[in-house]
Amino acid sequence: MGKALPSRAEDYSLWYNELVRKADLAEHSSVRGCMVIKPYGFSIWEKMQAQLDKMFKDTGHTNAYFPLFIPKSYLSKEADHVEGFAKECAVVTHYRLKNDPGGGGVVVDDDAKLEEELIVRPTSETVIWNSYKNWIQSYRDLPLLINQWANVVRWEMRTRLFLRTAEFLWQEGHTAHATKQEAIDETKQMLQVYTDFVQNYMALPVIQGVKTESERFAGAEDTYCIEALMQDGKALQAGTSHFLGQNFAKAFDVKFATKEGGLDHVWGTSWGVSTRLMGALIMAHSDDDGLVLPPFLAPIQVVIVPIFKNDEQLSQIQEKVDTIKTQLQAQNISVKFDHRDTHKPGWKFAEYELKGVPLRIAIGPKDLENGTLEIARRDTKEKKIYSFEEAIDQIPGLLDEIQKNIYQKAETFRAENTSEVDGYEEFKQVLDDKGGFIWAHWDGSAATEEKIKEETKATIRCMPLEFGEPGQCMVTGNPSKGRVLFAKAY
RNA sequence: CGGGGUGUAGCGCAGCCCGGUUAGCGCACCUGGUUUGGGACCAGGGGGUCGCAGGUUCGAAUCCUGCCACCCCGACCA
Repeated sequence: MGKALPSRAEDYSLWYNELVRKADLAEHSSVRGCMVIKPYGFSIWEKMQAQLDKMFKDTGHTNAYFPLFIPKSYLSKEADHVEGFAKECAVVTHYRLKNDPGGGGVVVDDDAKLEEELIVRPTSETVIWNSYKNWIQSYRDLPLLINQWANVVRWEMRTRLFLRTAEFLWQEGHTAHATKQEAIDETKQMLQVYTDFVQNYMALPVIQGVKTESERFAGAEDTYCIEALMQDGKALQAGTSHFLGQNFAKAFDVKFATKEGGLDHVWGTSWGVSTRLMGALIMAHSDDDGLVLPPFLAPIQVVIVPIFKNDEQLSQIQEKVDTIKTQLQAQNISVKFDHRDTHKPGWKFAEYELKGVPLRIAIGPKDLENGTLEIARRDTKEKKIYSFEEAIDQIPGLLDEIQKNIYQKAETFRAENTSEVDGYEEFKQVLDDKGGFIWAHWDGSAATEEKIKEETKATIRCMPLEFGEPGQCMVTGNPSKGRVLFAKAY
């Protein structure tokens, strides 16, 4: 039982950390705040990447790559942008090391000081807009629809595997448009792409909305987001899409000749999701036995565990498994046959549950006699006996069902943990008792938002894209345009 | 950067208060055998600068001083 997890109820964050480590997703590196993404974890990320990349391309975007280093001066061109990121930037000051004359190994060569320091990108708006200046002359060059897959560095004070690391992997889309409306449409389109991805592939329901001014991306006019609810009742921002207005175009002097013969600044957007989605995936579905992966993103969708006493039995099983495997693979299902004799079946059962494999087939001598096999579902833990033919037939449907079921489960959980409150005392009460999402009225002022945050630790996760009924702020009693979404957040 | 805590085998820990031969336990690892339908068992084995530096002492994982690293709680954040 060396691998048993702590339970979620006992200690949620210990459960999360142990799960990440024991399921072989990632581990801490020797550099503070940075993680090593292990092969199993990375293969899940690769599946997410592949799907997102396809969706970006289907909506007309192309990939490019911009440098890791940003000249310090670039960062100061957009005032809000510096303000937002300055406190968490890694800075390169030298370009050479030398042997320590005192014998202490290698030291920084003071003679190799850079004229202008380089910032390790915390996000790439500035380098990218600096290029866009040269790429855009006319309305004929627009829209410019570019995405990049990259790593970025934000020197966070406190980190957690996947949820907040000093270095993380992400994609960042950066687009330029001739009109304001087109840029807004793009911003919303990408929000919808993220929503579709998270809901349909990650099996995680989200709420779409707009950030308040205080939560807005540094340099944006509007920040759209999707918010998901985790099993401990805390919210996680799963993706953001920013309408940048003409802020970066003005900062980097990106103008274009309009159709009408004028000269205007372009309108911009940027949007991103990161390896943080891995954290969301893990926290949203997993249980005390380990990961539960949606079939669409599981590196192994079906694992076959043979039960055998000797080589002869194994080779008989092997023969049967080969045909099953071929037939499943023909339907684009990823199958692993774990015939290692170094681990017992029970050990393997537990191991693949820990790793979240959606379906497990067990097949032994009894089955060969009867022409059957056993299929166990990871999401419900149900086990059922099927004939070989039935099994081949049913497995695609079962995978489908699991995908739907875990979405359904997450949605039910969210429904049970979403409240609507009117009074501030009630608000505090609900927050303490059960947490989760809370819809409440707010007067729209930063001061009230700040007061609520200070007193309760809850923040406005987002304002809905379309407000419901107007009302009165739960704190000040002043008029409210409609309920906004509160929660404690990661 | 403020408050608290921890550094002992790959991982998790005991030993420290009250100094005493060879630093111990569980998991993992290696070898052999028996096992194999829900995390097997027996026997044997390998692996340690006790975070670093200095000090006290006949003797330091243990006491003292300094330093370093990491974790938790705050402030900050995708």
